Amino acid sequence: MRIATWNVNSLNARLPRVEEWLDYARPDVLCMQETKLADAAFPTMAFSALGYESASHGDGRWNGVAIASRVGLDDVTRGLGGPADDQGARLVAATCGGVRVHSVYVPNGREVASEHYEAKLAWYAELLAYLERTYKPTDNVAVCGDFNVAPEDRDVWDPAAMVGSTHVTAPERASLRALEDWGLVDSFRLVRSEDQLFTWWDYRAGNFHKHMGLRIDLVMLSRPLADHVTYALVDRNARKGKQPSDHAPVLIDIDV
DNA sequence: ATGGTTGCGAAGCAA
Repeated sequence: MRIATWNVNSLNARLPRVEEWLDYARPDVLCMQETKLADAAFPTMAFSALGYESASHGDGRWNGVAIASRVGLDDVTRGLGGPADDQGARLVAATCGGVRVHSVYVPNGREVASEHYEAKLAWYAELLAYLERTYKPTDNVAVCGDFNVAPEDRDVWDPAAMVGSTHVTAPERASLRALEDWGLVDSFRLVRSEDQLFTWWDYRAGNFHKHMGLRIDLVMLSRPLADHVTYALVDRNARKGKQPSDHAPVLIDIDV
């Protein structure tokens, strides 16, 4: 199975790029974030024309997540089922090719110690509780998306410049580690150990070309899936050219 | 350098 995740930063603005990317990367499953579309506006036909079923969870202007699959898409659920769902449409799940797939868009947090930062940590806590009550770590579970946390300093363009900023604080990294302690694996790192492999670059100031970015988009896999990862890639080409998202897609191959 | 850019929607907010 080839599974991918991509924060598209408006599916309406990005649909041509997404169609082009599906055409050549041919993932079995693509998780998208920041679709910024209500479910009624989701371009279902554009995906079906390429052979993909799709599921969307969005309420319009901000946030919004979706899954496209060409290996089946069943038993769609939306949200965490708790108070953190007040923070917007940030999770959609479906069963695709024998894997329980989740597309997640973790809150940004804005400023450390702000109410938004505290809400981000609460969202993580509810995600963990959701996993604990819904699955066993031995199930085929994939949680893919924009986690808005760089797991380690090697995932940051300049760790010294980022000290005290969101995305790298100890509580945020501990939230991610708690998911790992439950049983999810940052699959990219199973096959890519190099420093400075980023998935997001600020639009401003030419940060992409200056290699000033963060690795915050992850494919987290339960152990039964992680044990069969064969390949991983950040497709930087998708961050280039005309009207790119500020995120690049991450692609993982699993021999299942 | 408290800058810079993009998307949405039509001014300012979020990222």
